[in-house]
Amino acid sequence: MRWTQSFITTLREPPSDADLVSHRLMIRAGLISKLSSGIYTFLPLGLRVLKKVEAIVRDEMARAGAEELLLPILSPAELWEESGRWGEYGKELMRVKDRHGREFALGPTHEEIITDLVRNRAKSYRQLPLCLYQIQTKFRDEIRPRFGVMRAREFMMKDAYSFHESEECLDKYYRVMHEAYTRIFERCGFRFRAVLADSGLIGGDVTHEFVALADSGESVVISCSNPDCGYAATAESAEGIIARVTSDEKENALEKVHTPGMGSVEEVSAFLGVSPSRLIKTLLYTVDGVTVSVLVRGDREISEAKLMRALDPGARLSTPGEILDATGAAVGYAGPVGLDMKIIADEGVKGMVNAVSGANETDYHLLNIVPGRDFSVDGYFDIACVRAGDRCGRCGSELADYRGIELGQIFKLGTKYSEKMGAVFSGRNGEQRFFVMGCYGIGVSRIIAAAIESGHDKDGIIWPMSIAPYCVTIVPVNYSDPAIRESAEALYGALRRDGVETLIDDRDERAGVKFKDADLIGVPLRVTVGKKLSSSGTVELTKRSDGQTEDVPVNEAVNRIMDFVAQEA
RNA sequence: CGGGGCGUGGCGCAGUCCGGUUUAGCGCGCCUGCUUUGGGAGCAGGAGGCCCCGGGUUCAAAUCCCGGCGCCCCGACCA
Repeated sequence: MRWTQSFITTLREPPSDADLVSHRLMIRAGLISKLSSGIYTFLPLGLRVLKKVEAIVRDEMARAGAEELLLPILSPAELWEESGRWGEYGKELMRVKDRHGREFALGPTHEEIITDLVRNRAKSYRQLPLCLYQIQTKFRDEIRPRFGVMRAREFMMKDAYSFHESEECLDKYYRVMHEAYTRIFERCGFRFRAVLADSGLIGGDVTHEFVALADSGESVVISCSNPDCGYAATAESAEGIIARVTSDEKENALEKVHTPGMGSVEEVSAFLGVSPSRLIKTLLYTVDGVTVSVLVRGDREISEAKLMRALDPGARLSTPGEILDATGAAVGYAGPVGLDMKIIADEGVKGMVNAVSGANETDYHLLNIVPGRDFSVDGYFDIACVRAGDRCGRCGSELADYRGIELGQIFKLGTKYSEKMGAVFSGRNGEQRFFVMGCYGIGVSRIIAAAIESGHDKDGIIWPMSIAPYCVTIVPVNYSDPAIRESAEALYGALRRDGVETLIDDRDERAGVKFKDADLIGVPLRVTVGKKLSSSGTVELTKRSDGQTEDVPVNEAVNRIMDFVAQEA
C-alpha cells in the first residue's frame, strides 16, 4: 500500500478523553475513531490488524474442528424468554422494537440462537459432536464503557458453541479448545495465563478465563506461588484459606457503644481502636423480596460470584430503605445479634471471639460478640474474596496476585440451555437426550488493545509480526530524489510480488515526519532508503522492537527482509 | 446509578469568575507559494467556528440564570 493512497490519519497529540496507553495510541495511530461512548469506527489500519487476529482465530478454530457460520445480530425476545435471560441479562441487553412493537435483542452472546438452530436441525447423536462458531459484532450496554475498544458497547467477538452427547465428550473437547486458545494467544504474542473463573451470566460449572498479564488490566488473578501447584483463579472466584483469627481470649459480655456517624468498617475500627479483622461486616441482600444477612470479617470483601452460588443467582444488595425496614437502623449499623432473618456467614467468621458489629440501631455498635453464643448462623460458606498472602486451598502455599486483561473465556455449559430450551436429540438407543454444551468466547477487538498494552514505547506501538497491519514499511527519506525514489519503488515492487505486506511512505514529507509516523503505527521492520544509497549502495533495516539497525546492500535487501518476516512470523 | 470534571474550527487549549475592547484568540493539522530535506522545518499568504442544544435575564450573552443533551474520570458488570 502507498501512504498517499491510504486513509492513514495519525495525530500528533493524543485526544484529551483517552487515558489508557492503548486507547491513546489506537487513536493517535489512526486505528480507531470514536463515534460515541463505547462505539468506535475501525479505520483501515485498525481493520487490517483486526483481520490479522481473525485469521489466526479462524486458523486455530479450523484446527480444533470448529466450523464457521453467521448468526443474526437481531434475535426475537421469545428466545431469550425461553432461557430466562430476557429478564436476567438486565439492562446490559440492548433491546429494540420493530414497527409492530415486537421486541428484539441485539446479540450480546448467542447461546439461545445457536441452541435454537441446533435443536431444529441436529436430531441424532450421529451429528455429534458439533462445534460452530462465528466472528461478529456484539452489543452490550455496559454500565461504564471505557478504555476505547477494551470495554466497548459494540465490539468484535469470536463465539463458538459445541454440542455433545455426553459430559465425557464435552470434557475432551473442552481440552481441545483450551489448547486452541493457548495457541491463539501465543501466536498473538501474549504473556498470559489460563485461570479458573466464575461463569457469571453465561452459566455452567467449569470455566477458564485467559488473561494477558498487564498492570493496567481490570482483572485480578490470584495464583499459587508454588509452581508445582499452579493454581490460578480470578479474584472473584479464587478459593483459598484465610488465616483464622483464632483466639483463646476469654469471652466477654456484650456491650453497646455509642458510635455516632461511624458507619463504615474503617470509621468504626479507627474510632474504637480495633483492627478491621475484629469486626463483623453485616451486609444485607434481597432475594425475591426477602432480606437475608451475609456476614464477613471486617477486613474482607464479599465475592458476589461466590455469594450467588451459595445463596441465589438473583440476589442483590438491599437498598437503604429495605435495610431500615429490616434492621431498624441506617446503613452501616446492621449486626447479626437479634436480627430476625436468615443469616449466612463466611468461614472466616467462625472462630471469632469478642467481635464488633452493628447494634441494629443507628449510631450504635456492639462489642464482644461471639458467634454461636450471641447469634446463630444458618450456614457457613466460602464467600469472601481471598487475596495475596492467604494460603492456597490446594497445597497450602502462599497466594500471590497480579493484574491482567481478560482476552477470552471458555465454559462447560452442560445442559443449562438445552434443558431450558428443550433441545434434544435421539441417542444411541433411540432415547431423547439433552445436548451437552460448551461455549468459547474471544474478545477479538479487545485483543488489539491488549496487544498494544503489552507492546509499546514512548514513540508508539510495537506490533508482533503476526498481527501487525503491515510487516514492512519503506521510508524513502526524500521521495523527490529520483535515485532514492526508484530504489524504494523497486524494493516495494519486489516485496509485493513476494507477498510481503508492505507500506511505502511515498509522501513528500521530511524524513523526521516519516520516522515518527512509522514508529507510531508500529510496523515491525522499517527500510530506510536514503543517503547511504549513493554513498555505499546500501539501505537500512531497522527493527521497531529494539531499534537495532543494519545496513544491507540494495540487491540483498529483499532476501534479508523476507528472512526477517519469516523468522518473526 | 452515586461522586468529580468537561463541552469554543479536524485535534489540543485560552477566553467564562467580573457581560461590552474579539472582527471569538493561540498551538498543531489543512490549502497556496518559495526555501529546506536522516527524527514531527522556516518564511509569506489563506481557508475553516449554529462558542453542545433550548429557553430566560439584558440595550448587549461564549460569558449570568433555568432546563436538557453529550463526553471523560473514580466506584458496583464482562470478551
